[in-house]
Amino acid sequence: MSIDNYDGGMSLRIALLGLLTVSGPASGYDLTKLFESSINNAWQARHSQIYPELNKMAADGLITVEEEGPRGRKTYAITDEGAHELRTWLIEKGPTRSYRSEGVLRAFLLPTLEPHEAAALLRAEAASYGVRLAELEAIRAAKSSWKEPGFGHYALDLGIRQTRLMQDWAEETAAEIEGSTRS
Amino acid sequence: MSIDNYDGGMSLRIALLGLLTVSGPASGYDLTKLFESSINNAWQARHSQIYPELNKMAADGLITVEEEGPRGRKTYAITDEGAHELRTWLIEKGPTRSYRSEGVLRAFLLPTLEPHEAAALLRAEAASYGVRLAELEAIRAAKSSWKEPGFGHYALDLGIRQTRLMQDWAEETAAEIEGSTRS
DNA sequence: TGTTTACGTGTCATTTTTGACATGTCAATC
DNA sequence: GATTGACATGTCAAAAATGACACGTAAACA
Repeated sequence: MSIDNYDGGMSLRIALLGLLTVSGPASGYDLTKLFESSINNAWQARHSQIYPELNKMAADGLITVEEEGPRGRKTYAITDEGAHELRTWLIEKGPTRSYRSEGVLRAFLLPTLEPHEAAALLRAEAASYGVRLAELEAIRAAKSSWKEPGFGHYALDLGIRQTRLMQDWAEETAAEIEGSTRS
Repeated sequence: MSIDNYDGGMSLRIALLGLLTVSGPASGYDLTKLFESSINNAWQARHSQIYPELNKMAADGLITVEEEGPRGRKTYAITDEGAHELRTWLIEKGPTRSYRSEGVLRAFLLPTLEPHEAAALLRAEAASYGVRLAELEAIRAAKSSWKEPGFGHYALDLGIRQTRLMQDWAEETAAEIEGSTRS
């Protein structure tokens, strides 16, 4: 049930196992916040998806309720089986990477507009990526206090690169469109 | 029902309207193939999602069955209302761009492995992005025969940039990990 | 003529994701 | 002492997406 069948899905489960590995034991509430402040860049999940998943994972033996706290708080810890599951997924999963980007979809649809409209949209897009980029760089500057030092570093670096790429692309494409229009 | 509420969702509908705009009238079958060969880079949809959506869109007046052909084939054409919907979405939708990337998720989880394992994985990843990059560049070289010349050009360019970025990132990160391990 | 392949449309069960609703506790501030 | 806000967990309906099943037609080729 858990050892095979790694195609499609599983991502939420794996992400949670990863967070538990690096942050140590945590509650659903903690994990929801952690999700938002770290991995959110690449994957989103609300508490309404996280809580049921944690219960299923506990039922499957991948995590355990290590401690029950004040407000019905349940602190989960990863089990050996859970750690093994994460490891296996990382190492054995094939090269298919699910990917969805509304930004790229928009890029695709842009030529359905008038050139001047498309260019204006791209300028706005570039500005918005600029803001995002500043935020990410602020996070990088403030980085600290992870159980495993430097954790999230690689992903953050990748996120910054990707955001910068989008900004550059939007700017350059706007310029290209404006240039070919003016002729 | 159709003019407001552009938050979350809608993407499939918009993508189909875009494809109908640039390719001219097409059947569900055509659109499925078109999806795979163009926009697939940024968004995926199977025929089992596309066919029902086309029926709903026709019911909403965004597209019409322009012609019925041989094998029960239904050729759809975009209506003025549909064109307006696409345009409005592109211009008025806020800056929230849904984004999901299993590749970045993996990047995040990488530090849970031993350095040498992570590095090896990254090398494999880089190689796989190299293959993908070659494919995309072959497509760019072969580009032709769109109703609107240059259509898909911007998105393809963006796709190539992103793939190259992933390749570079994987390679550089592998080198970084190997470097800091050796000390 | 027979068989395979591409064409072509659909449904259905299941999983994943979203957004709203629901409920209650503990700590700090006023 | 009362109110507010962060803490904390859940459920549920609906939408989006996946993968399998199901059916049938036209054309190519052997």
